Amino acid sequence: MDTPERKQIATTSVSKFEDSPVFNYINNLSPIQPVKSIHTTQTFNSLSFASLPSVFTSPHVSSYKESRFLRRHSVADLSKPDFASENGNKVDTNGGVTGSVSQLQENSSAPDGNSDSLSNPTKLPSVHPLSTKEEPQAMKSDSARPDCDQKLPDSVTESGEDPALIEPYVHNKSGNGSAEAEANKQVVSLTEEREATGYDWESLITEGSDLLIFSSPNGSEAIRLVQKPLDLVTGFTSSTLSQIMENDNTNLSKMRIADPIESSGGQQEIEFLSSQAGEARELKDMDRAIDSLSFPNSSNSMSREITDDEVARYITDDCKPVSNLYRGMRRRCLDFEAAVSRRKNLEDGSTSGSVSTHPEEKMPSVDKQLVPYKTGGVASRCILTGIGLHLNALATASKDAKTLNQEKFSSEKQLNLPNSSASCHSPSTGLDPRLTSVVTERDMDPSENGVHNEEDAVRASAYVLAEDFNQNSPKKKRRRLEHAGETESSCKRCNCKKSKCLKLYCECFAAGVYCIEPCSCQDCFNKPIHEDTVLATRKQIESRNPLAFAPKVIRNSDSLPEPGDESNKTPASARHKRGCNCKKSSCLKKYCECYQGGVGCSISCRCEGCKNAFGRKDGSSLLGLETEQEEEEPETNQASAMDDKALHGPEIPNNEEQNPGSAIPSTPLQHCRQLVPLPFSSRSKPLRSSFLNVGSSSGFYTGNKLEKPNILQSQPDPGKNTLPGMEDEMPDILCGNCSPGAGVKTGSPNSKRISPPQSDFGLSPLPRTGRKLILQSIPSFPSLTPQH
DNA sequence: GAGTTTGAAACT
DNA sequence: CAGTTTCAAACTC
Repeated sequence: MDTPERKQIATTSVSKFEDSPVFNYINNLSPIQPVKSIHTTQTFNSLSFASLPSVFTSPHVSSYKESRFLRRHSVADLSKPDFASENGNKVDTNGGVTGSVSQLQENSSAPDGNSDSLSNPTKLPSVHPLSTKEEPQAMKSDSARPDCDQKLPDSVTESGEDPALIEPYVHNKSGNGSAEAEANKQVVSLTEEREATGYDWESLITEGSDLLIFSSPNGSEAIRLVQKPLDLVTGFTSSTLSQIMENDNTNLSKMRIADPIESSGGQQEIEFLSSQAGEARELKDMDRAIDSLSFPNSSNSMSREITDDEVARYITDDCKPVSNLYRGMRRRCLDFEAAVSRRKNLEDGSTSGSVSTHPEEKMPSVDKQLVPYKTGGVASRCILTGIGLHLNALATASKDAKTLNQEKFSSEKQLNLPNSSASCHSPSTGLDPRLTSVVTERDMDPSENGVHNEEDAVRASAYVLAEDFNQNSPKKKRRRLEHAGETESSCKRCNCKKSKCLKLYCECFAAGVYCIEPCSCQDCFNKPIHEDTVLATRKQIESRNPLAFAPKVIRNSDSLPEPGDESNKTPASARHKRGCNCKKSSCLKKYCECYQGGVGCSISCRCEGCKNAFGRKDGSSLLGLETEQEEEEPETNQASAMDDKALHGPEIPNNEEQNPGSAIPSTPLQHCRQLVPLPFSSRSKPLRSSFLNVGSSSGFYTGNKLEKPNILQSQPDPGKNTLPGMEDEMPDILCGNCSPGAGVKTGSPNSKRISPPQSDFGLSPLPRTGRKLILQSIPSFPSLTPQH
């Protein structure tokens, strides 16, 4: 019935919800709608405001503003009544879903073949007592999710891991494989165009918001929202956020999807969307998982107004299996950051008297400087915090539409598959939304004192969950990581045996992330459970070497020229922070950190017989300004003897440049690094808050200053010196935003040179900003791109 | 998968 | 600061 109309509407008025078509659409949906639209709008506003107070009460507010999606989204919502109606609908659905949480859990437990996931959770308790204690149920729910995803045919799930496989699968799946494939292509092209054009997130968001309206199938549900408590509001935001994110990624897809749910082809379309919005979905899932963990009971409060159909819809839309690995990665990264930031705050106590008691309160300061990881809830954390490389990757994603798209596709495809299959039946998905909302509130509301503990618990649980998910198929995970080498977030896995993962020997630790299941480490202390130990050790190491956790490779992204920026003067260069000391590898193997990081050797390097394909320390580095040139013929300029090597070099570098992440075949780190673009403009100001947030991921590292004169001579200690307080509290993070950039910028790049250019261009060109220095996190993990 | 090589990190 | 040892990744077989 509605389908045809809906479609028309969607297609015609996709861009603007304000258009009458939207209203028509709503009206079509349900007779109640007219009332709804009104109510909803108002309600929404009222609700939003109501919720806001809590949020804003805390200093977080600022952070929120900075925060990306959520904040913006919320704003958009407020401004747009139609939007609200839809949101309301979603919220309701969420609530309905939550209502059926128990069922979902059971379903999840169902043996669709994910018995492993279930078993893992059980295992977790022993491993992570905290998480288990706090919210065993929640964990179950989380675990259930994966199951839900897994419900899809085994082949599908597996394919999900491998993007390449996934795509085909998706196509096959959809009745109109070719049609969808085309649609995907279009979407991709669009996204790329956007990035190329310098699409702003905001614009994307707005578009997304528009789309959102269409996407929501049931206008009737909106009314329910009004009735629902404030909690829902928060949920709404989260849900909306997720939607927005999705929308951003897939405007076109949404157009199609607009009606999909009920239309016969709805599922296929849905899948398509999900694939595109994979990233957003993952975030959502994370949030949900967290919510479920932290507030399993919250669902009870929800009134079950949503019908089964609604739930089913919700599931189809939202329940997108996220690659477990991906999830885990983010979480661990985020968690780690959060912990660090938290810890720093506590330690620094000076900022706020009772840090430990009210961690969140302190957060604001941190958030402001860093990224508001907490503000946005888990999902937001992931993105904003960006702490880990992974996060950076996300940020990068925004910048690099291509990478993002790829990641999204891969990730989403995985997710979608499950959904597409009837498997989504499991209500488990339903739970998430609401939970998410709850979480959001929690995060948003700083007033809550107990938050810290809860957060910790959540973190632990999340960590556990991530591990659990990962455990499902370690092999698969590895595969993903490998394949995905692209996804930086894919985080690293270590194999430490004696360091307990508390030394820089440990890649995970060095990267600022907790070890996760895929790690083969022994006696590992780099886990949320041992947060204190980790932080203490970290601090100790930092005291020894402030730059210890700073990105080893510092990049200056040429790709984005800022008008008027000094960047023009400064050569784009990326180089290893400390330089390498290779003697036998000729800087042609991954033993060489410079090579591993995809950067050329610089003056700071003490290597012997340098043949670094990315740039030799001899002279190639000088060429650095023009990375491209160097890349093309780094060695040509230099000694002829090197030519042979150079030949090899060029090839590699080129690859990297083109696909930074891929450039270095085996190392995922590059991806991460690439992804990690920090927003430091020459002036050290982040182009956009969003970027900053993202950049924060590197935050850990970013905080550090560039020691090496070669690269950044400029300003010695910009970060720490300038902002001691900041440093203390959030040296890493803060520095990330401020110091690094400043340092880099300030440091007259010109003065020092940098060697070879890196492939940064291709890697992460920030669309808008001119040149940006990007700190590459060492970690090779796959990042956003993901990969997974 | 086991063993070797390598160079960073840690230690003295 | 230099030299040595330890460590884990990278690499090879």
